[in-house]
Amino acid sequence: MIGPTETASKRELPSRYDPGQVEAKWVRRWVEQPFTADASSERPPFCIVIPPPNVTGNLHLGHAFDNSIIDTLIRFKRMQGFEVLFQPGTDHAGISTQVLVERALREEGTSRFELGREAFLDRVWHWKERYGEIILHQLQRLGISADWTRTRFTMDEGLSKAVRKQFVDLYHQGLVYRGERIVNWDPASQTTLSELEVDREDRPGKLYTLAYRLEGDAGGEPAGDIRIATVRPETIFADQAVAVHPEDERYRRLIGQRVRIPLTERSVPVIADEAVEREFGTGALKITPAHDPTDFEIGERHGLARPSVIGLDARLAGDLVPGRFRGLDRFEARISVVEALASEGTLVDEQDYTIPIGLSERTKEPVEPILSTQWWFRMDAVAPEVQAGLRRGEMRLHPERYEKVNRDWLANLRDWNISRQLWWGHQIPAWYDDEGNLYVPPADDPYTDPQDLPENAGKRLTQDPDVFDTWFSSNLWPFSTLGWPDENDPFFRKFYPTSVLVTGYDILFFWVTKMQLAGYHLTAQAPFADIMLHGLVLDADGQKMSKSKGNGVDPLELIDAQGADALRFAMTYASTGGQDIRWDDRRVEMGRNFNNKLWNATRFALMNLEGTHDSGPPVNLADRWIISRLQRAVAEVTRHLEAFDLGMANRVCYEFVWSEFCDWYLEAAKPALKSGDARTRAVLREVLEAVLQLLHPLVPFITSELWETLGNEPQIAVAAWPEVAAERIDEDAERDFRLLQDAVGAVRNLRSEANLQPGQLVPIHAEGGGAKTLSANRQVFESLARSELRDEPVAGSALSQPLGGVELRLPLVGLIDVDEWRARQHKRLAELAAEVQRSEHKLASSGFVEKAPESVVAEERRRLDEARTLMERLQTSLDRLS
RNA sequence: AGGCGCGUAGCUCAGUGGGAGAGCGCUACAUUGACACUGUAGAGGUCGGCAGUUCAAUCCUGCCCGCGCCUACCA
Repeated sequence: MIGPTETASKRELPSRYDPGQVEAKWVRRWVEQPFTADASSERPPFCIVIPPPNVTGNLHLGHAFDNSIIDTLIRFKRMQGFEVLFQPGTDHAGISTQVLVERALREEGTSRFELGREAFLDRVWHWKERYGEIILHQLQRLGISADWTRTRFTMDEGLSKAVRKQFVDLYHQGLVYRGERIVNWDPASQTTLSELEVDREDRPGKLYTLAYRLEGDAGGEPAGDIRIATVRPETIFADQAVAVHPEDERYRRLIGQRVRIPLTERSVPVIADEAVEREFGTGALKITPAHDPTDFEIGERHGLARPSVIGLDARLAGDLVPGRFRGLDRFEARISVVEALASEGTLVDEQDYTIPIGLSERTKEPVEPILSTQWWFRMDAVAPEVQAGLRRGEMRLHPERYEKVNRDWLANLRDWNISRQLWWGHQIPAWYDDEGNLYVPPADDPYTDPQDLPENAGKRLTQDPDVFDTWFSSNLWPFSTLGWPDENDPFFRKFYPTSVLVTGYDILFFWVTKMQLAGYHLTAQAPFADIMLHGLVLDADGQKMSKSKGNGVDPLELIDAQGADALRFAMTYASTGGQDIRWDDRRVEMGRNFNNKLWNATRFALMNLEGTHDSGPPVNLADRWIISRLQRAVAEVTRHLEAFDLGMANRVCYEFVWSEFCDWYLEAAKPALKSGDARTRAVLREVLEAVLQLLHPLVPFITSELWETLGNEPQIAVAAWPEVAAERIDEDAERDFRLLQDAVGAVRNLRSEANLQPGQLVPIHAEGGGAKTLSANRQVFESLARSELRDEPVAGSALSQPLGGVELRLPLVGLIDVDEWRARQHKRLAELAAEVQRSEHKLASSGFVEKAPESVVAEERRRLDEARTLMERLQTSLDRLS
């Protein structure tokens, strides 16, 4: 596609990098010819599965963060020669998606119930097709090099089989079961929620003290009352007991007696249970097993009945509720009941109190604890496998501190409610006959419906209408996407266990741990070797970004304005130690400016790469220096990427490209390039190409474009990662170039102080050991310092500026404000004097000399020496002037 | 209530047991044959506070102060 003539025309680059067209071109190419993984390859595998975005919506900065990091690692490993699979896909996101589609239906004036299950699911599938496409397209604009031919969705046929296999296996192992428990009920979406889907929030409320009258002896004398504290007086109708602590002297004599529930004729026993906190409230607790998890447990211990008085619609219901309250919403009921208690005289106290309340993560509706029969996953039985794996070091967390969080969570597992009263999701493969008997497919034939088994012929079975919690399918993602349960799938064999999992620390519990449990239990392996947890993207005020707050930044707007590379650069720059990112546009600008710098450096190089390229060994100082510095940069960037420290890799690249390559090397190479030095051209090309390679994982678009513009094929994404050649590290060149930099810096400094015109040349004579280095690189020095290097001392009274390895003499008297210069030298003298004093003091203390490492002591001596010498020379130079 | 993280230049943040760094902003100068999304020179910090360990602490330990997050069945 790129012929010689076209290449030539491409060399007319505009002076400002415009990412728009360039990125569009490469997005298209990478979608049309994706980076496909080859399961039969001999190369070592490297695989990362995408944290599947929900099909509910748009790319947000969290996705951009995730995917920038993942794709950087992926591209790095691909260049290193691994067989790489970046596995893409999306998540059906059960409740989130259903809530959105239901909202759309409501706006149309209809509902899922009017549509019916089948038509509703049709609607959701359409939604999925549409938004799933959108989010994939948005990810493509980020430039991620996923294998789009393998895109998966959690409700694909294969992945659904995996879910079914999981359920059937766990069922027959006794690890999933049906049971009646207190669950978190979301009255708005009419489904249960797991603990993790409930947000805790403090709301102002009241703590009421109620008097429960003791029933007298048969004799009939009123026997007083017992006072209980509650925030939910509307639930008293479901009370089954009053509990006190067994050692609470105040109540000990009451244990076993009965008390009457206010507003009713019912009486319940006073029981003793250690779960009661003596210090809280009155120390006596009403027990409502059907409406509170703690009460449920206490009720279980004491064999209490557990009637409900709140229905699925969150209204009071049931025979136990006095008629006048029946049908009231739970919050209205609270008001009415309190009024009634007050007029009855059993409300004895009422205090302001902050109530911790549970809100549905999705609908923001207060969750109602209700008693319900649900499917449960006994994770505690599986957790030890994961814990053992962690102990054996089979999964390493980055940052390490999360390992403890991971372990602690595994040690305190409660059974996971995996059934949801939704329609969108994997319908639970369990059936019931008319008597309510349960049918689950057999372990050796999980995919056949029980109805189709000969032994069930003639029975009428109906499938459980509920679906699984979304996380009961995404927990299989690292292997269900690779073909599991078919363990002979070539991709499963080649790429499982996956290499790294990259995700935000906020879903460690939601997702990462669930994958660990499923991975160890179902595949007997860790699903990934490294777990990289990154921080959250916060807004400029440090608040978490969220749709409801409207404080989100749209990544696509940033990409349109500054380019995906600029955004990716900002993301990897901010990827340090799992810290949160407070959003700051300046980071994207930094990336944009950097890309422009790279663009222009290449533009400059293109002007100098005509003709032949002699690849003999570099001879001039700048060439040797940049080659040497390149080796160090490559080594460091490689090391940081391998340690998942993208922030450091980014900084090393930035520093090398901008400060060393552009600011010093390109400037220093100009004289040689001007004179047509073929070897310098070769070095320029070599270093530039290595720079593009180093940068490619960070900024894939611009590096792909420039690589091609330089006439290279195939694309840089499949080029080899640069190698470090230790023999090309040139200490001499680094030392000499350092001296040259110092000398240039000193001259520039003086020029600036003297307010010289930029074009004005300054005659300079150099003395001391470093003088040879300067004269050997006369052209470079003169061009960088805008000066003329004289072999003989400059005439007249000259300023003398001593440096570390060289002393510069220049006739600036008359041009410079000598007093100011002198003042500056005095300031410098003072600093040096302080340094000398510090060093002397240090070296005089016996502890330091004896205990500090030899190298540190030697370095201190060298410093002292240097400072003293410089002081002397400065003094001489000052004396000479006066 | 426990656990974790953070506190470094005006702002946003890196970083390290052995004389503190970046980007932006600021000051001055500059359009010398890549780049004003630029270049050159510069100003700017008792590294939250107090103690301790150490020859040496911004870094390790303890306490304290501020901010944030995560866990927890005190009704």
